[in-house]
Amino acid sequence: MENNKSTGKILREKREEKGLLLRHVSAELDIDTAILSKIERSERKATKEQILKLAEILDLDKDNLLVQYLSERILYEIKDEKLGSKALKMAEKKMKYINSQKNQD
Amino acid sequence: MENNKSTGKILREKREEKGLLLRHVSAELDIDTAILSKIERSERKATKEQILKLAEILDLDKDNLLVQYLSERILYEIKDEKLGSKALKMAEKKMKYINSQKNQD
DNA sequence: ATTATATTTGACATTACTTGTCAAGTTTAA
DNA sequence: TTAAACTTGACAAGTAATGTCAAATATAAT
Repeated sequence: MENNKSTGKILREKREEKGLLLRHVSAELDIDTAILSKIERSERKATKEQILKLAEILDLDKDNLLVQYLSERILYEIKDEKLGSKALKMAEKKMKYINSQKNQD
Repeated sequence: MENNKSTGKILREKREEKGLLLRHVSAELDIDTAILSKIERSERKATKEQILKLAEILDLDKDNLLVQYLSERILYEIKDEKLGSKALKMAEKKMKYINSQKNQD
């Protein structure tokens, strides 16, 4: 299932598909290869800016990659919480409420 | 709707209901009144430890308060993102997948 | 096997964010 | 009008995120 592939895996697969080296991509991102290596193996999180730039470099859909990335950050926030799932559901409810307020006259 | 009351509001209402002063509660938390004041007005986030202690001090249900608190942290993570809602949904899917893997034989 | 190149690892530096204190300001209510 | 409660904002301390570097390991070509 596409949903359950990590951001890192997506990045690595696409980079290799394009025949690019860590060196090439990390130079464009202006970081050490070590960090990119870690990002691709999910040992480190990328920044939002890096994700957007990576989408450009690797011809990945920006919105898709960003959603993927943000969802991982959300999960990171609750990874050790037994109530994580409930918290997620409540966050959605609150989000809906906030959005409904926004579109008020 | 109970869902859409902030953690801060819940804390303040319950504290006032009990006739406690910022001074009393912040002393038990071992922080300055200034911080508690800010937490109650959602100007600062509490720590998880503070939330658990506040639940005790104010006789609030720990799990409820924690879910409330965690959901706010999640929303904070995506507050400026136009794709926040999509990210939340994907996080839920991933969460379900993770949980289904856990209960595997 | 040997060498060259790519990637990974871990110790450590730097930076940015969080959490806190403090003192002065404002509000509330006797 | 003064005393207590609360709020505000500047700043300090602590913690976590992000980065570099050099050495170790893996990969692949000769």
